[in-house]
Amino acid sequence: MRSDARRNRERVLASAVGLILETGREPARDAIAEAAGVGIGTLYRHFPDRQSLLHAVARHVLEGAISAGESIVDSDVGGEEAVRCYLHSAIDHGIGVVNMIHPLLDDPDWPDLQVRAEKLMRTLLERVRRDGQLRSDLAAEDIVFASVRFGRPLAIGLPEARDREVAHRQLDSYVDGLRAPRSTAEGGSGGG
Amino acid sequence: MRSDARRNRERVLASAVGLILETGREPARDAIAEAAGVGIGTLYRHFPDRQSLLHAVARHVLEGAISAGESIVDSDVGGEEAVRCYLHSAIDHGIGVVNMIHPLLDDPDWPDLQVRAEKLMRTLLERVRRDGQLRSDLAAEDIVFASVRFGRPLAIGLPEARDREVAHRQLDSYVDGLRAPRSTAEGGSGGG
Amino acid sequence: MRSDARRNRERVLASAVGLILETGREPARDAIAEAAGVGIGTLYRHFPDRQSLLHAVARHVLEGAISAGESIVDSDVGGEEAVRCYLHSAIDHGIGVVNMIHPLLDDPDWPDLQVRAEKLMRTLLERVRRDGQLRSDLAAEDIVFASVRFGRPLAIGLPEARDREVAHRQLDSYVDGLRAPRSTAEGGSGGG
Amino acid sequence: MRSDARRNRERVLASAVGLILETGREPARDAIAEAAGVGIGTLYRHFPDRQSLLHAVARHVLEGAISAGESIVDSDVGGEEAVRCYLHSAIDHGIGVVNMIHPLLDDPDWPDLQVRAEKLMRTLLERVRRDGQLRSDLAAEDIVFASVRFGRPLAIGLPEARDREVAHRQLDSYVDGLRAPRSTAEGGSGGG
DNA sequence: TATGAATGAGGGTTCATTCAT
DNA sequence: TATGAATGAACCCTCATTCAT
Repeated sequence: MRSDARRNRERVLASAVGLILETGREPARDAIAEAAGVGIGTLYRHFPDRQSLLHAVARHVLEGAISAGESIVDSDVGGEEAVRCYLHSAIDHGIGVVNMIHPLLDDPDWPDLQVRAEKLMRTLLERVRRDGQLRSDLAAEDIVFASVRFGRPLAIGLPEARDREVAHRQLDSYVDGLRAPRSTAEGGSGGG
Repeated sequence: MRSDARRNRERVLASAVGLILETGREPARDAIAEAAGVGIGTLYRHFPDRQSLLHAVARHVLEGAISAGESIVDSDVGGEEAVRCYLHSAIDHGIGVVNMIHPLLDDPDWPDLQVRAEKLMRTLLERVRRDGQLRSDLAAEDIVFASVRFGRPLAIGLPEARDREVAHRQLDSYVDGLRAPRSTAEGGSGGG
Repeated sequence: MRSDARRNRERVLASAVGLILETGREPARDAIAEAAGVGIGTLYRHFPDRQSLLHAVARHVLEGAISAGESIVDSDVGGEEAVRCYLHSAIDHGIGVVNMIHPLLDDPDWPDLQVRAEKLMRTLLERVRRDGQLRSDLAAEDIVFASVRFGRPLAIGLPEARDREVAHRQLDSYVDGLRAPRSTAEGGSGGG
Repeated sequence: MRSDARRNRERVLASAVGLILETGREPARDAIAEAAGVGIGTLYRHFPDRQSLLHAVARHVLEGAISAGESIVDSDVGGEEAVRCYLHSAIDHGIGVVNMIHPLLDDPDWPDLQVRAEKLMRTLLERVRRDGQLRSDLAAEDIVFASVRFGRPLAIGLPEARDREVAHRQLDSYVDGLRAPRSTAEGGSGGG
């Protein structure tokens, strides 16, 4: 029954991510279990308390996003494109859920992912500096915080597809705005 | 006793906005009442059901944001600056709360504010087109959705001041990215 | 509504004691609330968590038993009769419930009752020694542990009235056995 | 594989008795299985429903207690000593568990043990009457109910060894109290 | 046969809302 | 009108029992 258990675990995680992103809220346990097609007891066997489910959900999406990011940097695209692709990919992997999980991951306890994430960010920033397309003062948090900002549903009643479209469009403008500033002759920085 | 009632109403609204932005969630009714220093019964006297409190909260922040926007366009600044200032101002007025209110304001029922909001957006877009600094295809939703996107706390455990700082910084990049595209000689748009 | 609240509190306590003694178990919260004729929410308003209800129940019966004991010693009966009456009275006051409450009163937090209980025991033991009817080495725990031992229903299916009768009968034999030993000429084997 | 099965059955029974006496409660099935070192499925194979496990546990301790009692009467000690020894022995055999099993053994279904128990009680009472040390109106229930009363842990947080010591001490006083009453000249009022 | 995963009924607790004072 | 007690639906979680391996 190991394989069944594995499949159930996967289904619960997928359902949890889906429901969080659909509803913009942390869903009721019963709803997750029902969406996964398992009993509530099964959910609790795999994730014995609130924290462990939320941790697993967060790991799940982070792992997906980081893996995608690693592929992107492996393909040796330019700095701007790498950052842009990573962010689009991360929100498609559901990275916005980490923004909707309370209390937030107090005890992350995932040194492996942290190491991979830090390496990924370092690589992205090196690429950015090498290629000179984006601001040279770009920092890791400009990427990380953007992923959680744009990955989260607006929750103002847009249908999911529309919400996703808006997110990607806004994200593109954001990344456009990270470009190295034009010479002043070309026109003004604006600023806050 | 009318003035007492008015004050209680104001306090409840202010507490609701404050708690929503502090916690990143729709707070419990008791918590709102307690933060306002009134009894739960008083809260329900002023806002007899869920919708009416949420509506009032939304009106409260929208009114502030729109009024501020009207002042901005009155001062006849350039299109880019007007959009940028409006957005910074809107998030400071707490416009992000409309993103955290569930279910979203199904029945807006505020024709006055809609009229003012539409007029404000029209004016901003005209200004943008007149001045030519931002994309000419800029639409009202590029502004409206940005205000709710950036107005909402990230809810990843940042202290409130830090969260606000991040929001303004991200917003600036977003507005930078709304500028009219450079000539291709200067280097590509990227795209998503 | 203070008086209503008070009455509800009393009713919940009485129902809890009654159900514990009837069923020999810690009853479900709904059952207590229903027996008290209040909603489950009311029960939780008065006793916000498991401990606080159990504490209150224990206090309730201890207070009754101690008060009765104080009256008994005030009436200046002989040592043996005082001990015997106290024990019969304590089990009628439901002192057996303290034996059925888990986890037991980890944090008693009732210095007032402890002081009264200790004084009562001291008085009883002085009376016993003064009158010479019971063993001179009688200790407080011989009384205290007896009250909880005999106060608890046997839980072997006896009807409540029968159970109570058995308890009183067994208790009488126990107290008889606490008498000062007969001279060896008269017999008596002692030890187990 | 028969011997394995037998050993598992024994282990489950022993664990059940041990846990009941340690905790003063009917333990969770998983806890019994774990303490026995078997899977929950194995427990249910041997004891397919609640009743059958509880029956088996009860039989287990009753059989031990009755056998011990039979040895005691075989050794032809006096009536008082026989009763006293039987009771001490019964509580050491764990007879108190029958007091903690709910719902109590509605359908005893153990005619063999009943026959042996009745014969044992008859013999004890005959011995008592023959020797004249204990009350001549002593009844079987004075013995049976005492065994379950004193065999049960007090459950007020005493360590197990201490609890057992208290039980034996209280039992001794109880048996002392079953002695034939003194002549009135010597004192003693009896009744409560 | 032994195992442990799956199930879901039921008990525990919270909280939005109503209502008596 | 202000208050906070009362209510019960809904959510959280445990655990007795079943079932697939």
